[in-house]
Amino acid sequence: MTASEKKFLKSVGSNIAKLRREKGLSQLDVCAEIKMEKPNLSSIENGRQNVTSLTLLKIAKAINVDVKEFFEF
Amino acid sequence: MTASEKKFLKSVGSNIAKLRREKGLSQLDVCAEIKMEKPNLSSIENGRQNVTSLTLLKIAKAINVDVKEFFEF
DNA sequence: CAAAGGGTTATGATATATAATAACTATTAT
DNA sequence: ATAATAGTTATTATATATCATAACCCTTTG
Repeated sequence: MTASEKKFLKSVGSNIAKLRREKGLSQLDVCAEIKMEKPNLSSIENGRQNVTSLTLLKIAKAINVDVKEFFEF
Repeated sequence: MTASEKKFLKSVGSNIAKLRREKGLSQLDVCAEIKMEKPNLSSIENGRQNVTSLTLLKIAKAINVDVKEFFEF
C-alpha cells in the first residue's frame, strides 16, 4: 500500500466519522443498525481498512448520506 | 447480497464503463495502466464484484476522474 | 477464410476484508 | 470509586476480493 493510498483511506474514514458525528450518531448507533461490530467501524473510520463498496453503502444508509459524500475531498 | 445491493454494484460498474468510454479508453488500456487483468475489470464493470475503495481509486486515476463520480446516480 | 481488437465467462490460488471477541483508554455521570 | 458511554487496539476465523489463466463471443479488417 502506497503513501497516497493510505492518505486516501484516511480521508474516506474521516469523512465517514465527520458525517456520522454531524448526524449525532455514535459508532455504536451505526453498528447496531448495520450489524457491524464497533472495532470494525473504528478501523474503517481510522483508515486502516480498504473498505468495500457494499460496506460503504450500508454505512451511508445508516447515517443517511450518499456514498459519494465519503469521497468529497 | 440483496437485490438493492446488486443494483448498486451494477450502477457503480456501469458508471465506470461509461466514464471509461467517454475518455476513449478500452478495458485493456485501463488494465495495462493499473496492472489488472481484463476479466477482472470486466467483472467490476458488470457489477459482479464488490469492489474495494483502493481498486476504485486505481481505476479513477487511470481514467482521470474522481472516485465520487462512480457513485453519482 | 484467418487474425486482431474489445469484451465476457468460468475457474483456481492467494491475499485480505469482514465478523467476532476481549481488553484497553478516556471521559462523563452516579 | 465505580459504572456507563464512546472509541481504540489486538487477534483469530471465515468469507470473499483480487490476481491470474484459459477459453469463449462478436465485430472488423486483411
